Amino acid sequence: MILKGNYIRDLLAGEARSEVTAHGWVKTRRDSKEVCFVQLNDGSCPADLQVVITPTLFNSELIRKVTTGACLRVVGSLAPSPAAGQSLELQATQIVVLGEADPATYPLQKKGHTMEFLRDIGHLRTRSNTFGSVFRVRTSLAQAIHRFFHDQGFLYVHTPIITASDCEGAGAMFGVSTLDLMNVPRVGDGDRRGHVDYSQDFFGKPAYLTVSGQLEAEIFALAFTNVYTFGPTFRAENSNTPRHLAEFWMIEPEMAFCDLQDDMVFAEKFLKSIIASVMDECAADLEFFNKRIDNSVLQTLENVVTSQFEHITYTEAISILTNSGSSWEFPVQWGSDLQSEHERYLTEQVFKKPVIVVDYPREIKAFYMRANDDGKTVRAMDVLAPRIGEIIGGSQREERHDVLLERITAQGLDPAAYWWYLDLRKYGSAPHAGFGLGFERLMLYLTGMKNIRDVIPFPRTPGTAEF
RNA sequence: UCCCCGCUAGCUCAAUGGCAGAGCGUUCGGCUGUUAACCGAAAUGUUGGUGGUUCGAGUCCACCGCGGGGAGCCA
Repeated sequence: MILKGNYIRDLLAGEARSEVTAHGWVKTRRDSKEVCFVQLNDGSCPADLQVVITPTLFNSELIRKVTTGACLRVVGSLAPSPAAGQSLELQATQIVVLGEADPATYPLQKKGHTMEFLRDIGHLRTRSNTFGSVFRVRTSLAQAIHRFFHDQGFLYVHTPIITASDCEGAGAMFGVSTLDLMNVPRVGDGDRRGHVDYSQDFFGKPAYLTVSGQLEAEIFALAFTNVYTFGPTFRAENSNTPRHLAEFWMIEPEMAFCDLQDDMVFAEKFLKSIIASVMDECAADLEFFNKRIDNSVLQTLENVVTSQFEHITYTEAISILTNSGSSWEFPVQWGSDLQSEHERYLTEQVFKKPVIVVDYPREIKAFYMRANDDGKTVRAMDVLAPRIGEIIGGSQREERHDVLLERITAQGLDPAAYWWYLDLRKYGSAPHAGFGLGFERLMLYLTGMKNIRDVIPFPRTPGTAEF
């Protein structure tokens, strides 16, 4: 196997020396009269290792098999390269073709492909430059997130993926069942045959894939003070947009002794820290995105790290939009949620940086958000980013038992279903707050990629679960 | 789910209702320490599917499928 020190990344960063071994897949090959040049990539960095082969030193049948897409092991000496483009190159003395790739049918060519085509070959797109960079950034970002929370003393809580509480209220859920779909047991029989008899199902009641770990994270926050979850979440919405997935990863910190102000400040600090971390660790990959995908990415990230996020209240946002002189497809009025066009106007036209909007009308937000004293708004905040819209949604949670109970009832929900959530307010309640961050949305922001299906290894969307 | 656009060679795209085309890739040849190399030649098609209109359909119509953009739902 390859260990640290032997990746192509390490070879290229090191010194010239004899007897090195490199493994990887052939990106391209250029033939010259006396030598042929092979670009070898092992996924460790955007750069390829240039392998120089003198064909006369090798069996011609072997050389014929060194084609785009083939997998090689090459032994040789790592030497200064006489030509521009790379400082070191591998002069091959030994070549093993570990896996051939028939060039007549291998779908990846040197020149660019569309993201749509690459998505159709999800098992091979990982070998393209773009997806190499995407997934290196993804792992770096995930690590930066864990590191940030760990450094802040947060407990990493693994909230359940299967949940039997359908009270999360964040959208349509995927059912989880072991019942025979061809012969579903029902309550009663004959003419009285009623609803599905879930008492016979695996968990003895309806179960679902989670849409959020927040409520469970609150349990932990009210014992460990600061906690976070980072895991897959699921939405069975029929959403067909470049910003939605049926399976996506979400980061949800939950902090006790924290109000909305603390929550906002922390969210901003968090975003800046992890972005700076990726900029440091994946500089070459971000250069690639800036050059090939979106030439404003580096500028935007620099801007986010160094600027202060704008803070406005929902009421102020409405006022800005009303007085903008723009005509809106969706009318702007106090009490309606901000539409995509409104969010984009605020982030892209007015402030040209991330904007945090707070104190939304109670009616358009979830029951668990803490009521403000004005009786009209709740302590909610959304972090809006240019180009991709809402990237973080958070709030201070309602910690007062009587107020929460009233809100649950007012929204037509069954308090019995929330018994343990209410219990947390009954025994040692504490002010607390948190937020949710869509991991793939953040990936879009960092990479400049346009479609969320291209920043997750294996996208799940309505009608599609190949690979 | 709604609105709009698209589907032609492996890929990206041309083709007035009238002979199916180009570039890239591939193969072959040439040139060259090359850098998403260069020059020449060749091969490559059930025009997404099913119907329909027409003397004639890649082109027009209907339905279906898939993809893209926008919207809604949201992260």
